[in-house]
Amino acid sequence: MTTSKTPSERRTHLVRLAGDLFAEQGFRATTVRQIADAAGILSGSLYHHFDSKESIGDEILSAFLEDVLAGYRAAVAESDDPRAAIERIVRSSTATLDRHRAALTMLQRDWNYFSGQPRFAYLRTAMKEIEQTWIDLLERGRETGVFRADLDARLTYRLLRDILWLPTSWASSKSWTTDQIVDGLLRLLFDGIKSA
Amino acid sequence: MTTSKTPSERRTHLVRLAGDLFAEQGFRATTVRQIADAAGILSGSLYHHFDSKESIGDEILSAFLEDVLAGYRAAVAESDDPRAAIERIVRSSTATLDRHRAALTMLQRDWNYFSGQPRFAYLRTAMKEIEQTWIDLLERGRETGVFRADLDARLTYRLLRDILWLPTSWASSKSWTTDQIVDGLLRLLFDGIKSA
DNA sequence: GGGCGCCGACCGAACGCTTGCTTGGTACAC
DNA sequence: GTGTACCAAGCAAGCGTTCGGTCGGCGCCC
Repeated sequence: MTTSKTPSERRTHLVRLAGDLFAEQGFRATTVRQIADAAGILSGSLYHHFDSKESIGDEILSAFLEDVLAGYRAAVAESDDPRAAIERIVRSSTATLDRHRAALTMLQRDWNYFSGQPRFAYLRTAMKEIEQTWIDLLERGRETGVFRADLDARLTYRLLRDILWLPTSWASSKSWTTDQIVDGLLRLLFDGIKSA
Repeated sequence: MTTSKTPSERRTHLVRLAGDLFAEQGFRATTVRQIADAAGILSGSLYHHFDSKESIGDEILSAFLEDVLAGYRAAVAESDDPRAAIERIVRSSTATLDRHRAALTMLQRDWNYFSGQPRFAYLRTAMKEIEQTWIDLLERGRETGVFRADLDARLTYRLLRDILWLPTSWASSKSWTTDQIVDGLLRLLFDGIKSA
């Protein structure tokens, strides 16, 4: 019953509590007092562990992007053809997004807020790498005849990336398992993309 | 150069100015002072035209939902088969969403805020009608063999509705015309849905 | 092994600022 | 001289953040 009393692991616990709130309400819509309430302390006491609310967001966002970029790089490196790479990306992304629900909600709802600040410049950098990966794969697949010749890589990328990020925000609605969603997604995806 | 001085049409102008800001930033993230600045007046003067910030949001949201529901009803009533109805819905929706960018951003970013208030109960009602329309069409299409037999109507609806609402939030990025987007969308859609 | 000093974790109370909204007044129109 | 459209000023509430102080527990010294 007694909770762990690890020294600076309590900080991690606070980040997770904050993340739960961010995932439900977004970053700006969540107040430090709500976070403190969830932890059972006063809002001012949060600043013993973090120097600002933004630092909490920073920790969540950067961890997420490292994770997702690692997945993308592995998918590209360890796949032979574009179609296999895309399937790998979709499957790894779905798992990653599930572990970082808070980060995704923050990117969707508070992108304007974060992307403007120099501190979060790495957001734009990471998004550019993601975009470039998709476009490379789609164009490579088009050139080798795996995908339709009239495919607009940039338009398709925007659709796919956002589509991939949609189901995560459906909360834990329990209606479908992650596997169900990703299978339905892949089905909707490839049967519309491949040439034959 | 002199602007129109119509009596209570100035109110409509204010709603549009507010809508532009809501479309960019969302409802909660937009302040009444920003709206007033855009109109060239002081924030307090807004309350000569509206009794609250929420009233402005109400006007925008209810107008949008009336418009979109009318489109759905017409599409269903004037189409013979489910596939034609869906195509009509997609095309009419795209046009409607383009006219109501602000409402869509508000629903996406501030859904939690609005859906909790009794005043905006009509939001849930309208969403339910939209959902039922989609599910009826998808299941009817599945029964008549137009769509795959293993189609999960509810899951497909959630995907499609959100996908349909995505491109509107891509701001006026000018990269693609509305027609380009809707064609790409329909292509991605039917080639993944139809049985053959 | 009993007292000492320190330190992390937290409280209580406030700070400065922004939020949506109110109030009292004024200038101009018809 | 009544009404519309606005200004100037300000309110209470809420925001993120700061700061002095408290308290229990650990190491250390004699």
